[in-house]
Amino acid sequence: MSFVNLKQLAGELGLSSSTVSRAMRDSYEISTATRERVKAVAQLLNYQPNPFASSLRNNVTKTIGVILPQLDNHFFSLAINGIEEVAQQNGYHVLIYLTHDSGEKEKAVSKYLMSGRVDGILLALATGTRSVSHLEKLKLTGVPLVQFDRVNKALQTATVTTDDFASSYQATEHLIKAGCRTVAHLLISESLSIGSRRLHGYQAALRDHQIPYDAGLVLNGRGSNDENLRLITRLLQQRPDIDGIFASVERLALSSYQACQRLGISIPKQVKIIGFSNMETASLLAPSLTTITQPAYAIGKEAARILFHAIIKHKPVLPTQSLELKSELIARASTGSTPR
Amino acid sequence: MSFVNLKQLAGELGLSSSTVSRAMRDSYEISTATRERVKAVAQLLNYQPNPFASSLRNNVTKTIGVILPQLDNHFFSLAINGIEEVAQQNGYHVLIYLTHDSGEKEKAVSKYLMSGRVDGILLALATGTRSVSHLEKLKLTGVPLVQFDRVNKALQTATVTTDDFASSYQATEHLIKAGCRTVAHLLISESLSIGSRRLHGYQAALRDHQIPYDAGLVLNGRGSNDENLRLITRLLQQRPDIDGIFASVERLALSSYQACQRLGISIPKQVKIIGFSNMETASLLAPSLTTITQPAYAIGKEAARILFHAIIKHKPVLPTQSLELKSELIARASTGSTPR
DNA sequence: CTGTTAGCGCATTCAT
DNA sequence: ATGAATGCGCTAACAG
Repeated sequence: MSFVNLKQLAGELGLSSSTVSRAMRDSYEISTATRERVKAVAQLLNYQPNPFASSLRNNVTKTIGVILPQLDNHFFSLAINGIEEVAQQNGYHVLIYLTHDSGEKEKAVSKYLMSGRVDGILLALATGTRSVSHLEKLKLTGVPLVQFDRVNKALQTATVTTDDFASSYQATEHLIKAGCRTVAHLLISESLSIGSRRLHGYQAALRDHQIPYDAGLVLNGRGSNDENLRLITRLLQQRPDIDGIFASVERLALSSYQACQRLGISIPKQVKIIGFSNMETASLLAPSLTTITQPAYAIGKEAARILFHAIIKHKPVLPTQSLELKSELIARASTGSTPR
Repeated sequence: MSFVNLKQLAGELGLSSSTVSRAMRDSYEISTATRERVKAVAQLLNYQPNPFASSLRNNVTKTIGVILPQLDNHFFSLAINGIEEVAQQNGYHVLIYLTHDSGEKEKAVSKYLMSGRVDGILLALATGTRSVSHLEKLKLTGVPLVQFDRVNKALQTATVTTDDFASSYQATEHLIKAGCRTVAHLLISESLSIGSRRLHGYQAALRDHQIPYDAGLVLNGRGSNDENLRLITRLLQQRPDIDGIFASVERLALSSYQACQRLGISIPKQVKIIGFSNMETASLLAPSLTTITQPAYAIGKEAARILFHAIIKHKPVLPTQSLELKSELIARASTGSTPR
């Protein structure tokens, strides 16, 4: 792995390592002549400063950590795209950690990051997280922390989320205005911010349209895909009066689409489906499936921006910096992408 | 950011830092009593060794780098899932870099990684990459490098790919056996390994079935989605004899699906479409769209495994370790995923 | 403008 | 079984 180091480079140049170091960092106290000579030879020898030595010395890592539940989900993929872009603009590196929605893994990861490995952290909470004490601890170390999408307000950090309540209200209203009277809601874990906020939007829309809330129409889809599919199928069989479904997440929207197909229920004639989704394909399924597309890319970007602001200005991340971005009703491609 | 360091911990314990260091690393020359005492207090004070100091000292980073074109694509998201899992199993951290298919970005990234920042690299080539000299240089530094999916054989590293030729042959044959006589091929950049191999599979199937190859049926879809859609639409208008489409990538399959819908062409009655895709949704579009699903998750895992083997055993990565995994015809969910 | 020196935190000699 | 001393590669304080 023989890399050229500062000392060797200095030897080659007949200069001291400090001079070379300064020249490489464009210090004002180095003559233009030497600076250029140094840079030329550095280029030649392919000198790259050892990042760990710099980090150790400067207490700056030029790295951020991103903790997410998964990536096999279009929302988070797009968010990472945004995050990585902003990071690259700022000359930062991105460490990625997947929790697979396990609270335990999240705990383990926060421990890794308590070692000063990163200058800041972006976090989307795992579904399995009960207590946030590990994150409180992490915050105490002073590392700037920004939550996005799946957040916990108790943590007192900046958060970047979508307008869950408003868009859920809008989605439910959309179904009601389309003539639905019995709208089921496919809920994801209620302890998750997006879960409860979307449920509330649904409930509010019903109330405002004088439709009584029926808890029997709310299904908790926290299981596996197969399990969810079974539950939805059963619900549709037990309640043939259901004429609309509002799914709080992409997977549940697709599962309900599948359930209807299997039961021979015609979409959107007999049952109308609307759900959150961030796939480009979703538009292909329209009008069978109406979607609410979240600005995933923008969420990633904004979260990263808030984080870098804090890192660079050495200021804490305040809850008041939180942002709520608008989602878009009716399927539409989220961001330009090229084929694979 | 005050973290507890070794010295402070040692002070607290009334021991020297070397003893504490040894105790933390389970050295045999430390009494069980002290070791346990040290670990207890370390836990209490939440001591985490500074990773940069260790890296500097040991010349080991416990970090790998992953370079990919994009993430807004289901294939790479799933691959990362596999990579991250294997990395976590090995106690490694994962740095992620997106090239957005730009050769320039790829070059810049390989420069970052020439500083010894990582112990190994996983790479899927950017479409825009012409020369691979920057990667040759990278290899010369001695960092183990494994290519996956989009590879360049000239680089002489291990590669992990799918059976592009075989599955393309199979896909084309599938259409022919279904009665198609005029099969169009939507090609992605021919300079990409996956591009040329898939084209060859298509050509071979035609030849074996005595169907003359018609270059006018091959469309190069390297542009934006909108551009591709326009090109495909035009092709379908100019060649009403087309009764089958084989798309080499997901985006092109979807675009052709859209094009047919717009032109009022019935799928699969008038035109049958088959394409590579790694989305779970793809199954929803069946039977209109038949898909070839790549084992994305497995590819990520295997590539990571080969890399870690090299890292841990301090052995070079050899081209002979290359793997070719099988894809699956007809849509099927790729891996279990939970709702967002 | 350039060189000398010291120290970031850790792990490893080499002593005892 | 434990401690003292050294150096990984870099930068910044302090000379000159």
